[in-house]
Amino acid sequence: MPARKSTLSADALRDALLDAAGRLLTDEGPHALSTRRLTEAVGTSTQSIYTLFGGKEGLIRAMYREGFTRLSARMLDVPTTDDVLADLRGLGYAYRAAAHAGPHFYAVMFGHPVAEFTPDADDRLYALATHQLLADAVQRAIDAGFVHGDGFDIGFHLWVCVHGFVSLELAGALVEGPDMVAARYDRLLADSLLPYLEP
Amino acid sequence: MPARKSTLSADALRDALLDAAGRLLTDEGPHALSTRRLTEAVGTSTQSIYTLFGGKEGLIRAMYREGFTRLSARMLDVPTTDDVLADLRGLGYAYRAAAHAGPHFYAVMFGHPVAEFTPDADDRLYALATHQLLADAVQRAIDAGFVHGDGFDIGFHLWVCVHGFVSLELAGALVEGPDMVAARYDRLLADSLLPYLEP
DNA sequence: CGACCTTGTGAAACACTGTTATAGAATGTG
DNA sequence: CACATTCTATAACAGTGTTTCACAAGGTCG
Repeated sequence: MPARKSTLSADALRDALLDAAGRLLTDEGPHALSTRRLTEAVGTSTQSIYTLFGGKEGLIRAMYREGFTRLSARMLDVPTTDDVLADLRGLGYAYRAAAHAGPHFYAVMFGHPVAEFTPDADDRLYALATHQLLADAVQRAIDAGFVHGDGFDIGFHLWVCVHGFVSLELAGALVEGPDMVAARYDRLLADSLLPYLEP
Repeated sequence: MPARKSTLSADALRDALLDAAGRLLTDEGPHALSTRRLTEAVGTSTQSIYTLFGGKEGLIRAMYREGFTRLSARMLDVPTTDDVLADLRGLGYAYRAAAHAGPHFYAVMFGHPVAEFTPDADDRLYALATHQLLADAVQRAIDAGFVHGDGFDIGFHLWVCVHGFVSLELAGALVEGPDMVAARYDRLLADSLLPYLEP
């Protein structure tokens, strides 16, 4: 129906923008995600962001979901073994690794670095699917008899611990050296499970 | 030595700017803290921010420290009693209450809502003084024989838990109702101490 | 096939942002 | 009183997100 002036199709342009946005976000952070810089990077005009994403809000929303998609992918990469407790720790390491791989994505997911975008109910639901991966792993640990309690509740507690640590780390609040910080994370993963272990 | 054109002294103008900035930050959030809005609110020009704070970075830095000052004040308000474990929980409640009272301050302290400002080493040291209040309370619990372990390590673990919870809550990641969320916080404060209680 | 009409496009303008250069005004000092 | 210092306000600059608007491209229909 409509008109296509450029050589790129609408979908291709959308993908190119998303790709460039992800790169800008990873390399330079949220402040670099300006409509002009982004559109100049792919050779179009600022208007594209409004026709394709409905504005900057929609663009950041796409980054938000991309961040959770990447986190989920890393968590799904953690193998499911017979050692259910090691599997839980593995998810913890995957979480921190994802945050380290894309701290600016993490900021979009859990911070509020771009004033234009605030997650809505749908966005939070999308994010909750990631949490479900953790809750499932906890449930497996419960079923195996190593952990007792409610799967969601315990998963929530683990999530709070893991997120608290990573969040403080990325904020620069942890002043110790990298090895010491990593050791603290090991201990956190162990200690946060202690209240729920079977005796 | 210098020249004072207005009726306000430099210190009074500085205080007025800080006061208005705190109000703008509390009421509308970091995006409302623009040089023009702020200076118009106190009836001066944008230049004042550069002569008095060295730029927007210095202004946000002042907000960062004000945030930790307020948090410290709330934690110092928690009475020290014979029930050392209740004292610890009291600090946890004070932490969450401070975040609720000024969520935008909390964002400046632990997030990165204003691109111009990133805490430097001095700022983090300033923030660490607040953490010391928690470490001290943990040490009292250890001395009283209710908790075993290193005061700093345990205080760190508690801080991670408390911050993780409040951070997720303010980000809107906790979808349950207020009462349920409050109950979860109660349980978090109890569970996060369990690994360190004397048998 | 040609006319139309819907729709994405790009340039320019608008209102805002932080910052800086400049000229002037006010006050402490010689 | 004259000078020199220092803050102040105005205006301009470069950047931001967004909106307006004329235009071009292609599908649809007479």
